Amino acid sequence: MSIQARRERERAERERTIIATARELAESEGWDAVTTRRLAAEIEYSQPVLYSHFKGKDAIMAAVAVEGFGDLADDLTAVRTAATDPRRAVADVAMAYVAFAERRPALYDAMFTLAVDLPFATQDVPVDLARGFAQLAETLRPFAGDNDVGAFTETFWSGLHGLITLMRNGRLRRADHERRLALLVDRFARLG
Amino acid sequence: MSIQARRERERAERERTIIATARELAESEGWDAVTTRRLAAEIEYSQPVLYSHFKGKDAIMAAVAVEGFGDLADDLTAVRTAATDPRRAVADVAMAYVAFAERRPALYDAMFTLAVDLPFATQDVPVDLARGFAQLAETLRPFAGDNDVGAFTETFWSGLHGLITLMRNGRLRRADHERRLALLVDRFARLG
DNA sequence: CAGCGTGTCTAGCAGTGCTAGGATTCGGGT
DNA sequence: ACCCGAATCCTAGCACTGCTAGACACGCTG
Repeated sequence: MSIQARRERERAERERTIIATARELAESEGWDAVTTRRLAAEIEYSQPVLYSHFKGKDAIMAAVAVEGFGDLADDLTAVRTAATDPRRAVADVAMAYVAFAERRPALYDAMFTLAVDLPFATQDVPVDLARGFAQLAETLRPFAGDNDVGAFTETFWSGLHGLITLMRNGRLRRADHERRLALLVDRFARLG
Repeated sequence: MSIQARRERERAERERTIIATARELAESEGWDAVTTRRLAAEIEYSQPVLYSHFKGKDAIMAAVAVEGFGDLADDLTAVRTAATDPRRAVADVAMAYVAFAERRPALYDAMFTLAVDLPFATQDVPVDLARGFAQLAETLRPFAGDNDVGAFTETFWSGLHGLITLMRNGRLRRADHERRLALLVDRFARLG
């Protein structure tokens, strides 16, 4: 029994290594650099080993995205609980969200623009995502008014996501970034 | 002289064929189906011909995106000039924008999520893009208040773009789409 | 100690974007 | 009318991608 347990333990550790290596590679050189050959060489195994852990490259990216959901939720939680004034909380959470996306562009892409299918089909993935979303929702709740808190939060979230993606692709001038962010916060963090 | 003119004319026509074919292929089967081999077969030429017209596949996608900018600007112009009430104009323009993105997902992707570098480096491309943006800006101007109209418009635009991309990738439930859209319009199309 | 499974690697497939080089066709000068 | 030069186009191939079949070797079980 214990020998099989050791094997499963080693296997689980290797899986974590794969995810961590893929993430580091993506964050330092972009997702284009994360090829199955490169990743296999980095973990010092052959390519087919990757496929014994994951269904394919998309599944690896999805696993990395899951890690990202956890990190983002942690960031938002820390910022929200530190803020006192409700309006200031919205601004701080928005800044933290944007900062996360700018600090880890590749990770953010895996979470929200790439890897469409996998992370949302399973059950345990939305857990960390929901945790992050809940932080946003709690921050915005005081300002939702008659609106459904979920829809209100989703709309605000879309604004953040749009600002980030359009700016990253050069569709928005980087100069006015803070002004736009403040403007978005002002539109949602008000009463009535 | 006239013989050379004919050649240039034929060459220009072939270039338009390439762009049109790439667009049709992308809209009907997605950008993954638009390979250089497939595209070359479709226009009944060999692959290298494509590279005598465009620097690479990205340049072809950029050319398709340029067409899209024109179409989108036309749509927005038509809707805006038809509306009378300013607030209703914002709602109509927002709906037209979202409808465009939903009707031509591949085209919208080429315009705003893929093909990063090329379309914004040149000079003539932002013309059609600016035309569409100007329609948005004029629609929102009555509600900008003290804010810079450009930044105000960009922020609203980001909201639309975020709603579209997050929903397309399954991050937002499709059910609440109209509610979120109305909520976004309500946040921006108000005085004070 | 023999034999069976499990796990891993080598080698290869089909496909991608892109390009070098040769063949073919066509226009212009004598 | 001829032939040469040049422009145009295609065949063939490179380096790379994600992914997989089959051979190989190791280690546990009887």
